[in-house]
Amino acid sequence: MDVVDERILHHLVRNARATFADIGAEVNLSAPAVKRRVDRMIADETIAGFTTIVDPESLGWGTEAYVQVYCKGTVSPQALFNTWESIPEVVSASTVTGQADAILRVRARNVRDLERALERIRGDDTIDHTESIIVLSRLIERG
Amino acid sequence: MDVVDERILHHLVRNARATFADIGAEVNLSAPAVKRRVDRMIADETIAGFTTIVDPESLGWGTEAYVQVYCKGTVSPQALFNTWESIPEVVSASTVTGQADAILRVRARNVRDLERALERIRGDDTIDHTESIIVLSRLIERG
DNA sequence: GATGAAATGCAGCTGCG
DNA sequence: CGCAGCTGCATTTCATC
Repeated sequence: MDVVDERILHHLVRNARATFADIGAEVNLSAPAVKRRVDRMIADETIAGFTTIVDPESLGWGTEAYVQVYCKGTVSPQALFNTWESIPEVVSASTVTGQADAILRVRARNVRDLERALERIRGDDTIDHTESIIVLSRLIERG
Repeated sequence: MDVVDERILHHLVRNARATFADIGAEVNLSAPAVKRRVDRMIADETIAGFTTIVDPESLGWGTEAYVQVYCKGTVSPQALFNTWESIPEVVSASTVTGQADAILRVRARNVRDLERALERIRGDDTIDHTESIIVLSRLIERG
């Protein structure tokens, strides 16, 4: 990982379908050299993958919320993971400091769908209660 | 937007660098047909772009936090956007329902860096105070 | 309107220096 | 790492349904 790798990453983050030749032109390297560095970063798991940014509204997923989860007694992160990984509406989940034990980001088609997802999120009986914060408008969205 | 477009999107989300021929093989379409549909979805802004998933740890960005922002009186989302868009640590920002006015997701190199970012986030004088929730471990992270 | 087939140009990939 | 060559994809054009 040097400064050239970082510049290559920067270009790939802006456009994952950029050609190695184009990236090479911007970092003063040949296409094969860029490919070898990218391959190494994939092997390193510095690059976790290439994905497409889809507008959720266009697919009818217009409702988003942050859900703070409060548990009873001791919490096993693994148990929480097992409960939530199968719920497609759960976009991200993290254990956190503070009063809550975890924060989830949830994306649903509508408020009804969100409600159903919340019921599944509360499925584990170690969960005491949840607190939902619905997103009104996205101001910034990066990476 | 039909079911074929959705299947193409699904493959592009899994791998943004997949070839049109490969995608076509999975949805029973020729490479040009896939390309035309993808081009249309880009024009539609259904596809907002292609990006690379980088492991933040590998680049030394190991600290993450959710920041709830509480404002004084009336809030202008545009003013908040103007204040935060230039802060690279701010990964996402949304106005929300509930007691707080906005929630930000912040990624920093370390706790010192996070503190500096928080000072900049509180830069707008319409902001009353902030409440930070530091992420302990990421359990789930999807698209 | 959408598609598939063919042709061209360009990108990816590998071996060698 | 760059260069050269071969393979294979992207892209355009054209004809068809």
